Amino acid sequence: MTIKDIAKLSGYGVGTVSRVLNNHPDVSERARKKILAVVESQGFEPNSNARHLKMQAPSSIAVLVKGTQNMLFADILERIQAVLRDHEEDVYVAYLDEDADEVQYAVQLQKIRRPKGLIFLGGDLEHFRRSFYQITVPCVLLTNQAADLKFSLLSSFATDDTGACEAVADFLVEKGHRTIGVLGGNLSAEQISTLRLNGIKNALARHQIAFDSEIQHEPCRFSMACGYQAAMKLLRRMPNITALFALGDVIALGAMRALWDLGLRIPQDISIIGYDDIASAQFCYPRLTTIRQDTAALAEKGVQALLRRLSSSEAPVHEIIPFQLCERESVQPYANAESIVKKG
Amino acid sequence: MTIKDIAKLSGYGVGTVSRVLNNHPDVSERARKKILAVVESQGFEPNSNARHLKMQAPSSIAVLVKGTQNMLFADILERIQAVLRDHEEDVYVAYLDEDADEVQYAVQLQKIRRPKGLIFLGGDLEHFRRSFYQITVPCVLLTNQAADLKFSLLSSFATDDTGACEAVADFLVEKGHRTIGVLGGNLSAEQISTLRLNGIKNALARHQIAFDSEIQHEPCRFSMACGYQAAMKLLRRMPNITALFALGDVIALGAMRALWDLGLRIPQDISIIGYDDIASAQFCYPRLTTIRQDTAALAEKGVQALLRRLSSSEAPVHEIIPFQLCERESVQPYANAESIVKKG
DNA sequence: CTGAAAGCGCTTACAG
DNA sequence: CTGAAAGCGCTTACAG
Repeated sequence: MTIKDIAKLSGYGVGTVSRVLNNHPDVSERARKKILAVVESQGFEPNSNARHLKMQAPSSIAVLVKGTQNMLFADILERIQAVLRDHEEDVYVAYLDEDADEVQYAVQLQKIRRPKGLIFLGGDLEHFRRSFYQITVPCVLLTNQAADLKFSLLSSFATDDTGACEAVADFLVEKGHRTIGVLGGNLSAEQISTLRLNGIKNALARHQIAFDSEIQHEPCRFSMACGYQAAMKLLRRMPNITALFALGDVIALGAMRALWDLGLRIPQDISIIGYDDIASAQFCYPRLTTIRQDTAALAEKGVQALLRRLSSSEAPVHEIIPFQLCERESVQPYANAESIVKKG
Repeated sequence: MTIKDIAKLSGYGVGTVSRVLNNHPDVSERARKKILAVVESQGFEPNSNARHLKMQAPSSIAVLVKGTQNMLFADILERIQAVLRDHEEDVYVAYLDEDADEVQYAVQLQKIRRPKGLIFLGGDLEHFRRSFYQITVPCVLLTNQAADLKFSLLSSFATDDTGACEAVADFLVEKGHRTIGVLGGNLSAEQISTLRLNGIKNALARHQIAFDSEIQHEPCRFSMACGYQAAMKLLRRMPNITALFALGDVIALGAMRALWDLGLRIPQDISIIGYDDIASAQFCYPRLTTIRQDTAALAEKGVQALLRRLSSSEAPVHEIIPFQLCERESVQPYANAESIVKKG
């Protein structure tokens, strides 16, 4: 069943059929009705290969997701798909390893699938710096701030990582914590780790609290298993920690398990705070205090920006999305003898 | 950059270039080398629209995933993608709502994207019964058993749901539990719920233990929030339950939270057992005893079957994948006065 | 408002 | 082993 068949069946030429199919204006109401009826009755769908070949117009929007098990990205992706579906855009999703070079992958993808735009869910700025110049279609990076890179084809939307981490540190200090351990972040998320760590350091410095990242920070990948091991390692090295800050909720979840196994009660013996606010954060025991990233805003603004960029080639936009500190049950005020003395 | 440019640059005709690109045999080594060199130097990738249009050969394999937040499916999908990538197959992934009609969707998808094969991650047999006859390419249904449907284009690989649930019931009975509550399953997963519930009923009947599904079973969707509410509801209705069986780990996780909130200790006051063995099962507190579905086998066998079916049109295959009961910390033996009396 | 025709970039018999 | 040519199913100026 091709457009030719429809033409024959409807008594019109292929040109007219094509015009009807593409909602072009210059068609008589009569022709439109007749042709649509035939199309309907035959259940005809135009061949997208032929269409795209002719139109030279690339078809879909590709989404590159870094990490299959990342619940935060799953949330965002869900929204992205919904919004894109509303706009009748075709979406192509590819999952990459947490450590993969997403930009290299995008360069390949661009040649093979010729998407008209790309959305990166997570990314390493180093990769962008190195290879993004090879990309020729509008892109949006979600979850990382790319303003500094100044690529004319790259917009970005990210949570205020530094601010959020300052808020966490302030919050913990306010609760009386002075010896804080940090879990997570690694080479594959260079920038995120750095921004978040900086936020912590800034706030702590402001409170004149020392923080030696060499010993108080244990990097790890974003998974429960890694969070578990990292927590074990960190606590062995520094048993006097009173509060843990995990740079991702999955890390926090793994760490909480480690704390249980060490016989530490949360939050009586040690407090813990996460980052992301994935679904589990509300159902684990105790409920996890965490930083909520606004996944809906990230997804929607990202898609809108890409769509706008696609129709009118305006300048790239970079936006910081506000975070929210969700106070739940995993943090408790702390006051030991020493700090009481100091206060007095 | 088209094949014509490559032809010009290499001094050969487009036919020869095409043959080289497609690894056809009848090309001189000289031509192959020369052309490949030019292709390489130009970073040329053939236009897939043109290629597919001409070849009339459908391009990709589509995977339809029911439920975005389903961790079990995320695991399986990850393997599917890996295997398909090894076979250099192009994958198209679409996420559907847990309650969506995946077969209707597939019928549309088939017209629009013309995939050469489909993999369903989860599905409702009712939908298949109703609309699968409209599907014209080989398909594999994962996680549900479709042998009874006898569609010549549909293979299926599923865990032995009934057997697994019998095993769970046996296990709980053996531990002394007599009053068991069941959580999960709904209309959108008609068959799975039925099979699993049957397994439970069979085993319980064998042990001569009454089970009134009207009051001992609370259906719910596969999410923590729903598991939480379902557990609350069930326990209000039947406070004397000594063991809960959740038909999905996410449901179990939500239910565990409900138990905590009700002041019930796990497993001292009440035991709980899950289904799937997602990552969280090993990190929650207490660690969740659960049925492990063999996601790797499901994914690999499914893909292999599809690939085989694509190259040689053999008969569909239906296979039951073995399960495994992972005993962890959430179940404890139970013995109340009554049951001790009875035994004596 | 409509039809005939060119052409998008490829693959593949068909000759040679 | 290689080239010239037809044709995959569509869209879009170009005439009318």
